[in-house]
Amino acid sequence: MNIYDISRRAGVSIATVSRVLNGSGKVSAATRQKILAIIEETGYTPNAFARGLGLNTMHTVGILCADSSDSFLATAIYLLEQGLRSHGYDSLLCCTGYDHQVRQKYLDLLISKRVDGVILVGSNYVEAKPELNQYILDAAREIPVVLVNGYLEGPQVYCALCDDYEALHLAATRFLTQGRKRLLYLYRSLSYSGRRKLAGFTDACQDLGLSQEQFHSACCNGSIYETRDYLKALWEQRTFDAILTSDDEMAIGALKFARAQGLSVPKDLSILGYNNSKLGLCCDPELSTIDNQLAFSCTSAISLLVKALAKELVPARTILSAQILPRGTTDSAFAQAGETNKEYAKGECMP
Amino acid sequence: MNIYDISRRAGVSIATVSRVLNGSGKVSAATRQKILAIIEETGYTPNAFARGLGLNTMHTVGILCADSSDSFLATAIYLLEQGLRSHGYDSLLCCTGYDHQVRQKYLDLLISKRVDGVILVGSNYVEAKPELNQYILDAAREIPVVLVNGYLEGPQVYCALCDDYEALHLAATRFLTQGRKRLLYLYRSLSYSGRRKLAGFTDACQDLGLSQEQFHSACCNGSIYETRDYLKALWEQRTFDAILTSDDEMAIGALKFARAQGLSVPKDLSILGYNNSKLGLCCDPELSTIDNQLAFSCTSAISLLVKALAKELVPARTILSAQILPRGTTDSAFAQAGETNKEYAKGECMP
DNA sequence: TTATAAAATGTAAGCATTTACATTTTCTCC
DNA sequence: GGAGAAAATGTAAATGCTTACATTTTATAA
Repeated sequence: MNIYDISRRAGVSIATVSRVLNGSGKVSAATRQKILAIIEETGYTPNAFARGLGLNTMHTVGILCADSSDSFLATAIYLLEQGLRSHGYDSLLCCTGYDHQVRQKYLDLLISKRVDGVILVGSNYVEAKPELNQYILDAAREIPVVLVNGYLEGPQVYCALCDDYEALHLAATRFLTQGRKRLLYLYRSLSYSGRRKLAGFTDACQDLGLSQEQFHSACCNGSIYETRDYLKALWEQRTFDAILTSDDEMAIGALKFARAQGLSVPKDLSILGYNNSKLGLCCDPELSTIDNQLAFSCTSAISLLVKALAKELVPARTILSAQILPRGTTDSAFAQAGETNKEYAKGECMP
Repeated sequence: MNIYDISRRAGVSIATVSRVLNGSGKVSAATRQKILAIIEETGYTPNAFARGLGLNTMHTVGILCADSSDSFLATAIYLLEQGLRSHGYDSLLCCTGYDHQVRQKYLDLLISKRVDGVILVGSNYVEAKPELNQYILDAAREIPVVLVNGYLEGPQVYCALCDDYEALHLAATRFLTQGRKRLLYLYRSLSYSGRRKLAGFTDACQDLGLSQEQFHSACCNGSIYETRDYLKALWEQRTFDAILTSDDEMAIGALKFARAQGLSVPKDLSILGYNNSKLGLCCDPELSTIDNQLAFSCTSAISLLVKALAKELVPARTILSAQILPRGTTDSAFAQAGETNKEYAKGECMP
């Protein structure tokens, strides 16, 4: 059943059927009704491949993420899928893991599938070494590329992210001004965003004149339990009264460590996560965290991409301010300490 | 840049280029090298739409789920995406929510996009009323449909699921034989799988001759906090010493209720979740749960679909046995009580 | 050598649309 | 009633591949 069958039954040409199908050009009401009725009756659906060939698009966007089962990324994917669909785009999902080769390969693969654009979700897509990001710039020569939680400059590269530096700086400062003496920052990797967070933390400590004894940062690349065990080992060398982490999962590991160690949270040990993922609501006490405005970032990302695809002029970046979200793993002094950021959007464009 | 350009540069016909591209037919080593070199040099990629048009496939599978941010579904999507990719299929993701109309609409939409097959993830896709499942059977007339955690019989409909009846029956029986007196089963909806779980629970209680006072089931369709509040209200009418739930999120709600109520878990109140999702590892004590073998179901689903697409004969269903996974929210008597199912696969086919 | 088979390559017909352009029909107004 | 414009419809080319079938080249063996 194709457009010729429909046109034959309706006694018109395929051009007329196509016009009805696409709502383009002029068609008399009578013919339109007739054709619509036949389409309805026969259950005809236009062939998407032929259409794609003619129009050079199937209204599909590629979404790349490391691991869609990660709570934070899963939420992002949901938001992106819903948003894109509301603009008429389907989402081709691609889980790349954290290996650089694989990411590159899958990005190429998506482009060869003729997606209209791609969204890379997660800070891991941008590496510290510029030459390792060339693959993104190469992709952006073909189609628009949007980074959610990543930062990279280049033609047809768009970014939607929150200011991680500011977030960690603010959080560390607040801990220190509210009486915590020995801070630990636990991170997973030194992607662009990872380095910004670390710098925010370090600068805050140094700005307040802390000695090297009073703050420490460490890379711990593992699960909840590995984080817990890592901390147990670390604790024998040096102790802390507040732990900041680069994601919620590590923070929950820290919480488990505190429990195992018999430390009271938040009294003996304050814990602050990052990402405001669902996991943080499951633990007890509930996890204080930094909300990096994922929903806003996703909305922005979609908005940037859709406009770019429509050849509209768009700003290259949306940069949002993170919000500290005090819950049960920080004490009330921390919660009440005041300078909340009044505005979400600090960057070049609002969603 | 298309296949004609390549053929011209190589001084051969497009058929030869196509043969090199597809590894089909006979091509001399020399010509192959030459063409490959030119493809490499020019960075040519075959147009996927044209290819799709000729072959009538783009090696894409649709994945439908209610909400990809749900921890359990997110894991399923990850497993499916990875598995499908290893078989050369891309995944078109579609989050339908729980509305029947929307599910139907999106399923049609995927089919009109000419996916090779679809996988429906989650028990919510199969309704209690048979006529409401017609949309799945209609879809299955076009392409193979695989249900993960759903059960439906029909041509070209395949299922990969665990025996929910058995799981709840086993769990309730174990609670009762290990000293719990008043059971509550909390569920979200009465999909096919929902009804099977409920029946397993009810039958177990009745098989052991419990009176109506000693067990109770209730539908509570909400988040962690809504579950907690629902239980608080229910508690004023009747109390329990064990709660079973139809997913982990509700169980965590129950845990929060216990905490708020000052009940000791598992001493005063045992809690058993369902799905073995990541959330259960975040809480304290860690959630005892029923592992419904998601990874196996996904592997099976992919295997069934891939074989069906290759026109191989495949069994209609894989049915697995769930495993009770005792952790911190059930007591040691429950954990040790014995009859573990020795075999995973009880059904018609192993993954 | 030369008939024969096998290998390599080429030709052209699909595949199902969209759309620029051409043609026909209808309408308007003098 | 007829010129001219506007509306409706049709024709055919273009999109970029795959592949059955035809043709040419090369290898094999008598």
